[in-house]
This record gives sequence, structure tokens and C-alpha cells, in this order.
Amino acid sequence: MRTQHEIGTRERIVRTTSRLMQRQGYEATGLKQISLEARATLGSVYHFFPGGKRELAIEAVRHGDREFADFLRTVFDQEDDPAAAMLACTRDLATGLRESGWLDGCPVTTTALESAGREPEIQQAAEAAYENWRALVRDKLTRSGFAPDVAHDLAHSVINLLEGAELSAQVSQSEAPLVIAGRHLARLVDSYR
Amino acid sequence: MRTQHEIGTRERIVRTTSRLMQRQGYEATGLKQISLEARATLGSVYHFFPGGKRELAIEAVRHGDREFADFLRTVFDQEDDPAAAMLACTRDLATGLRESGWLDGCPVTTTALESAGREPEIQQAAEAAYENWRALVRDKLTRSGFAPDVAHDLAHSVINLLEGAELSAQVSQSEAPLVIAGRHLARLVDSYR
DNA sequence: TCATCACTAGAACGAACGCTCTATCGAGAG
DNA sequence: CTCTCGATAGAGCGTTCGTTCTAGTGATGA
Repeated sequence: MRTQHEIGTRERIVRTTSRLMQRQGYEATGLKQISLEARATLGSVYHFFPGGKRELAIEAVRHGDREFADFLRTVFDQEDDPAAAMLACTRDLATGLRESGWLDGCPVTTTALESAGREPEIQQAAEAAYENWRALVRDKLTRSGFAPDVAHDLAHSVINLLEGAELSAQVSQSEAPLVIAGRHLARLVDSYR
Repeated sequence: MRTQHEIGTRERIVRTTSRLMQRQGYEATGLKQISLEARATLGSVYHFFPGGKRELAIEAVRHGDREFADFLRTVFDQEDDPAAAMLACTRDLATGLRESGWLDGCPVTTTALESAGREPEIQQAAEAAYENWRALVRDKLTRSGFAPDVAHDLAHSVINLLEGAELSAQVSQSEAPLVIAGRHLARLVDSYR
């Protein structure tokens, strides 16, 4: 019998897949590597995920979705002012990225790009993730008194600039893109007050 | 002898590789597929690119670099006002993306993300591309009277938001992220006048 | 005419891929 | 105890991968 607090095999496989695909992408991540690093056998992998690699990728994207959503919620709870929240957001992202040796970027983007137009189910999971994150930003802004349509548009560019800046920071191995993005997002948000 | 205006085998291979990796990424693009679609044999591919797939990817990224740089130059030449240029830029990107069936996103990003931290030479080529594009935006802004440090920072966020919005537009198969990004970039640029 | 050499051509190699298959394990039910 | 069945285990399937290799082509210059 499995006690409740220990991590089950299924969850271990999902987390490992998410981390590996975050770093290497969908195609470069093999099932052998997943089963090895998750300390599970191929039999276990196909037992929990009969849909194979595709199903595994979908679950990994959803895991990354929840992961980044938790990050956003934490930052937004700590910073009351939206502009200050933007700065805190990019600062924490930059720190995390640097501490991982510039390896752990967005847990969804790489897989999403690889599967765009080729794996509709994975693409849909990624789209749901982006929309989920936008909703968190939108709610933060409307709760701070911004008009719904302004908040809607801002949410798009906030998430998109975070994505682009993190990608740029990862490729250039520098915190600068994220730091600059934070300042510009704060300025942009403030310009709608 | 080869006349000057016809496209040589080498150039045909580079263009095909660039287009395929733009759509499918680095790992999912096979040399067999490249040689087939470029109407070249594997022997020709390895004759021109002894470094194999890695060298081919580097050349493909550089090709994408020149391609997007030409696009930026064209837009910047047509629109004198920087804010108007931002709007034209996102509009044209959205149109091109839609017309390709949401397949042709940034020709560098996918390959860059897949190789981040694993293929230093490809990553460096991608970094050079981003820096090249930023320089074009920077020059456009300084020529319009913006202070150097302001232009430097804006160039970062312009390119990064373009990247993020195009990625988002591709995944959601919608022009909205790019259209919104154009408005926000114009507003942000104007706020520094 | 003949040697040269950039280029084309594609068979073949070992390795790795996603996936299937059968066998086994082990805790709870009867 | 035996039966059941979710879970574990890993050998092996056919295929495709990147790469290597040898052979052949055809225009060029001596």
C-alpha cells in the first residue's frame, strides 16, 4: 500500500517528463531516458500512459501549466501593486533561470513550438496553459481597478513579453532581457492608470 | 558551369533546412527529408556541410537571421515614425503567419530553444541573430531622436514581445496577440518621447 | 586526349527510437 | 491458502536516425 504523502510512480513520471521536455524539447526526450530518470520501467510508463509519448507530453504540458500558474499566484499575492508585481515577477524568473544554469526556461514553450501544427492535442494543452496564465494576470489587474478590456489586452502582452524575455535571457545567458522587460511592463501598466 | 542567377545546390539545401526547422524544429527534421525536399542527395548534403546536421542547423539559423533582418529593414524604411513602424511590423507578421496556416513562426526560435544548453554553436548563432535584430531596432530609434540607453532597452523589449506574441499567435492560431502587441509597443515607444 | 576534381548518387552501418509483448510481483479479498 | 489484478520488469520488434563509404558523372585545363 502507498502512503498518501509519498510521490507515486505516475506523478514521478509526469514530473520527470516535464523537466526533461522543458530542457530538451519533445523530440529530443526519449522514453528510455524518462523511465530511467523517473526510476520507472517502460512497462510502468505504458501502463499509466497507454497513449505513449504524445499522452505523456500532454500531461507534462499540463504540469508545467500548473507550475507556472502557482508561481504567478504566489508573486501576485505578495505584491499588491500590479506594477510592482511585474518587477517581482521578472526578477524571480531571472533568478530561477540563472540558478538553473540557464537551462530551465518556460516549461511549456519548447514543446508547444515543436508540436505547433503537427500535434493538435499538445498544442491545445499549451494554448490552455497560456490562457490560464493570462486569466491570472487579467484578474490581478481588474482587482486593482483596471477596466476589463484594458486588463484583457495587458494580460496578453504581459505573458507574451515574459515568454519572449525569458527565451531571450536563456539564449543569451543573461538576466538583462528579463530585468528590462520588468521595467517596461511596469511602465506600460502604470500608463493605463 | 553554373550561371549566377540560378540557385545552387548549397543554397537550396540551406533554405530547405531553414524552412523545415522553422516548422518542425531541429530534432524532428531529418537529413533524409532535407535532401528529398531540396532535391539533393545525402552525398551532396555532406559534401557542402561536412559537419553534418549541426553545421546545417547553424547555417539555417543564420539564414533565418538574414531573412528576418530584411523584413525589419523593409518595414523600418517604409514607416518613418517608430510607433507606426511597430504597428506595421506586427500587422505584417500576423498576416504572414495566418497565410502560412499558422505554420511559419520565427525561423530561429524553435531551433534556438531546442539547442539551448546542449548545442553551444547553434545557440551562439541564435544569440547573434537576436542581437542583430535588436541593433536594427536600436538604430531606428536613435535615428528618430531617442536617447541611446532608452533605445537600447526598448530594442530588447520590442524584439522580445514580437517573439512572444508571434509564438502565442501561432499556438492559439489567432492574430490577436500580435495586434495587441503592436498597440502596446507603439504606446511604450511613444511614452519615451 | 586524358587527368583532375567538384559534385552527385545511394547502399549500408551501428545506434537509438517508440512501442509491443510476455512474465512476474505482491498486497488485499474470499 | 488461493485468486485477482494493478503494477513492475525488460527483452525484443520494426523502423528510422545521422553518418560513412565507394562509385560514378561531367565539365575543365593541360
